[in-house]
Amino acid sequence: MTARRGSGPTMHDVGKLAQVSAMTVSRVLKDDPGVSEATRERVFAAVDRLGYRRNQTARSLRLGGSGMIGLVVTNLANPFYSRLALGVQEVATDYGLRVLLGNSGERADREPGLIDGLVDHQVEGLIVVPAGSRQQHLARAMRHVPVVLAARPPAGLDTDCVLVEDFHGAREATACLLAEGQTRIAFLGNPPALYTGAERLRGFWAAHEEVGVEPDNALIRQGLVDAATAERATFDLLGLDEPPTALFCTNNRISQGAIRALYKSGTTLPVAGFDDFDLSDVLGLPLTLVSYDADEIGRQAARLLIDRLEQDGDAAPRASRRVTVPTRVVRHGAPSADGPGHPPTGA
Amino acid sequence: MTARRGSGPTMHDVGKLAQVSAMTVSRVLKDDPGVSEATRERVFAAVDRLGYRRNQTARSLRLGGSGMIGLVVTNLANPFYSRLALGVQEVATDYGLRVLLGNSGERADREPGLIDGLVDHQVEGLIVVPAGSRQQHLARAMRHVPVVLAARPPAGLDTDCVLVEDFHGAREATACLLAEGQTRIAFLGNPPALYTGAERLRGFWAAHEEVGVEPDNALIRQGLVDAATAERATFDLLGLDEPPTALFCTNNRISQGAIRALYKSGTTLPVAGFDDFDLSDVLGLPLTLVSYDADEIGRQAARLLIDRLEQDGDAAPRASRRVTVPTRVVRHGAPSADGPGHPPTGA
DNA sequence: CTGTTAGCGCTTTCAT
DNA sequence: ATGAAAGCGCTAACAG
Repeated sequence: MTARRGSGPTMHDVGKLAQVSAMTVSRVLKDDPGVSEATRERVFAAVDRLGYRRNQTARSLRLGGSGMIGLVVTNLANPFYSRLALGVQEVATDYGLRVLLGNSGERADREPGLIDGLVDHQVEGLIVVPAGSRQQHLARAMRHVPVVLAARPPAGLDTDCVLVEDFHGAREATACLLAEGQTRIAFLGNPPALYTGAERLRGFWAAHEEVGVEPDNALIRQGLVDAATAERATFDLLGLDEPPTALFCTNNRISQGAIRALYKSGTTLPVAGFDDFDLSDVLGLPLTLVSYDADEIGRQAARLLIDRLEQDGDAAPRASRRVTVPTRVVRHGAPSADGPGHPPTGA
Repeated sequence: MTARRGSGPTMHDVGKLAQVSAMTVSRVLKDDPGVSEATRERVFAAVDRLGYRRNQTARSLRLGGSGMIGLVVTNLANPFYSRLALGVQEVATDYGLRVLLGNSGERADREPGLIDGLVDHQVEGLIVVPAGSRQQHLARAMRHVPVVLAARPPAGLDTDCVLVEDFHGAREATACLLAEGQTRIAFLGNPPALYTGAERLRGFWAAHEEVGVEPDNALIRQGLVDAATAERATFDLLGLDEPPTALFCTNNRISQGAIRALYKSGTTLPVAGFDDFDLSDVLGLPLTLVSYDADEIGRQAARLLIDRLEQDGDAAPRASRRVTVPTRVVRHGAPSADGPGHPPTGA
């Protein structure tokens, strides 16, 4: 609630200048065929002279659609979510929709207020990366507009969502380490209450079971929330009597913390992790990363949402859909292995 | 323009259920003191039962303020701009304003349409990272709402802006290299048409002049647009008969491309550059980075804008202001120099 | 304490 | 080819 502007010229003003009614101005601006050429020109001239712009708020009220969708992410500072936002933006733009942005800052308690606010602003739909496990407020929002979840699944809600192959990706990356003969792999994970944390641990575990290796519980650290906590946990692991011989990290920030710890302690260990990141290829570290297209999550989410908007009136509401974005394992070697070579050879 | 919803219950509906007029509902929702407790309760009950939410579009029309500001960045995929967006978001939220997001994708030709669209949506103000040097459309937008520029200055426009110390930062980082005795420093720059490109080159040059070293024009490469072009330019420089002995890069993506080229060619060279980035401290490269708080640019821009909104009605429009966000040089050594040591010692 | 009237800027419908 | 009236959902201003 801030200041208000004098708002500027209205259709009426334009009409007065062009010596027609507001209605005719409306017709001209809508490209209605039934307007004489002379009138058109006068109207356009007046529009130009006044710098007139159609008031979308008034149109929304009259037409019943705001032309906006809401996007709520947990942390715009994480490249993962800003890419996701970019993907949403891209598809939304293609459909003439604007994006009203919300950032929960991983604070689940702020999410309901944010979402209610977006609903109040008449967004036609919502794309949400839910910050917590309580999703009651999402059910509330769904009474008003379609909601699509991104990166994390619905909990007790029947709605569309877009996920990455958390389980599969974690299993595959872990399997790579195991295939190299690693048997003491530490697990550095985000809070298991988060779906991604749980799934990725499951994948880590499954890979072990498949080759008959028992994960050592002493090497499993969960609840890491950022690079700093991951760095400390890594130092802790390195100090054990029986330290790990490799690391698995469940997201980009954790990988970065672990890598920093290794660097500072002058240790080199194979590291596997979820999420690729800038310069992962030039660290000179044996790195196995689960990579995927974060933009694509946003694009798919936007498509699901727009699908819902377009089938809006239908009597039979379509069943909710779950789309999965594929992951792929990317490997970077230590410099000795496949390191610096000829320029054009680079991956 | 997509589907429209049936919109849901109105104040009238709520009133009917609570057996009062819409006006009374409005009063209750506004916390107007003059309403009996009994009525309040009935209204709240009805609101709850219907899942009623106040239609902000209608309010905006009536009250004359949309409660939204527009933000247009050039590339949300660049952490720099997503942090900027985060800063804007933060301050906007504090003032009860929502952020309507636009991404020009560095395509200057898309910017006018984006901005007109935001103006149509009745944003109360705009924060723009201008993509090109033509800013006519910004002047147009300024007829409707206050505009604050971020990261790049106005060109022939009288408006507030927030900049980083481009010149100063570049000069200081370059001076660091020169102080180490480097005399053949290559310059890897973005297009000089961009303000930041020009300013940073100016700083680079000034630092040379100050110590009486003549920059070698053969080592100056401009017009680099991403990591890939920077990588190629770096290979090119390394292949010269008289190659550079150090590199200066004008932004994060260029630094990354240069670093990739060095890595692939197995060369180690001191690198200086604008913008800090993740893991810059663990590359084991002598790195001199101009670091600054990208969030702060967004926050300051939002504050300038909100200031304008609040002094809105004033007869005497305040003079336009230019805020500068400070930079600071961060240095990382090669591992041999100050590298891996004890954990708690890390910067 | 509560209701009625009017109108924010626009567009749909019906006249002319 | 153009205009007048009505109303989208809400609230300020005025009754009562």
